[in-house]
Amino acid sequence: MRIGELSERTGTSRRLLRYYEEQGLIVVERSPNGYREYDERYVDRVLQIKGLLEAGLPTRIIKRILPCLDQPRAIYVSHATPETIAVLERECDRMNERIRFLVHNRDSISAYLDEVRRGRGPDAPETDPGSDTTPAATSSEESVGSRADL
Amino acid sequence: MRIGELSERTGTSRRLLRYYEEQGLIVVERSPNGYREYDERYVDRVLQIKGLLEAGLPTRIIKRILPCLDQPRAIYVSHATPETIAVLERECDRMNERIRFLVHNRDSISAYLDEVRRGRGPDAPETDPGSDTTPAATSSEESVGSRADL
DNA sequence: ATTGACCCTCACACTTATGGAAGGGTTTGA
DNA sequence: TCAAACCCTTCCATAAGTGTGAGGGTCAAT
Repeated sequence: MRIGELSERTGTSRRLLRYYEEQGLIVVERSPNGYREYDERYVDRVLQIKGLLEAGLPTRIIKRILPCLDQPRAIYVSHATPETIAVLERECDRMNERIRFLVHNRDSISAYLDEVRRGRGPDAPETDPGSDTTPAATSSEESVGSRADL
Repeated sequence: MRIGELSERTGTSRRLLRYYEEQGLIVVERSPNGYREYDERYVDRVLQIKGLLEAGLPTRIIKRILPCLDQPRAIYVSHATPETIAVLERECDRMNERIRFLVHNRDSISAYLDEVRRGRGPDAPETDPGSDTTPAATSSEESVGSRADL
């Protein structure tokens, strides 16, 4: 498939697909006319990259991590230099920290939301579990920080 | 305390402390001479901000989330507009996704590392659990991508 | 009274992940 | 054959988080 289709199937802009390639995250074949030609596997690969970026890893690290995430893994074992392994170990630690922190703060926010919902009772306006519509940002965007100070 | 001490105690550059203030994440008193004057609570607050940034949240969101993370929480309940609550709910969802993804990928990397370690046997060079020294980046920084392509 | 260690603001610069437009090919379909 | 819809590269732009330096105060100790 060409870049447009991959873009649609992964929800990633063409621009970014080219960027990922430029960063060495993916290596893409070219048709004789110079067009990029992707096969099915790139759909997953791109989604994986997107996810890792979402998770806060920089492309530089993703580039190193990706080859270790392939399915028939044992084959690649020998490709890692001790230095890459060290990088991976450090990154694993960082991910663990990240996870701990994320969980902790998610719990805090969750608890807060629970309280708000309970405090307001069932007359709360948007407490409709099951509707996940992202309400268009209203006008009062900046009027929230009434007591956001320490 | 002044900015230098807070900087040392939180491992955050002075520049960043000023930046957090500029972004409205913290509100800081000034001494008569114009110096910023922080009290103890800022240590935790700054660490929290750092953590949330680490976790990938932008300051704009952190600004909203922070007041909900205070200890005597119930007091602040009424400060949240329905719109802020919606933001929080969405952010909570995103955090959950992030966590899932992070856990999944950490497990993959973990599994990979295990395999590498087992595959290489006990003669592996740097498999010294307990030493967490970050080895100074060696020269072969870019020579890793031997087979990082799809 | 001067030095050195702080602090201040302002401002420019860099990186990363993105968006976007310019200028120019290719393919496809009417 | 002409237009629409793709594709290409190159370059410029932006936001966020940071670093760094200039130019200039404050203050404590010598």
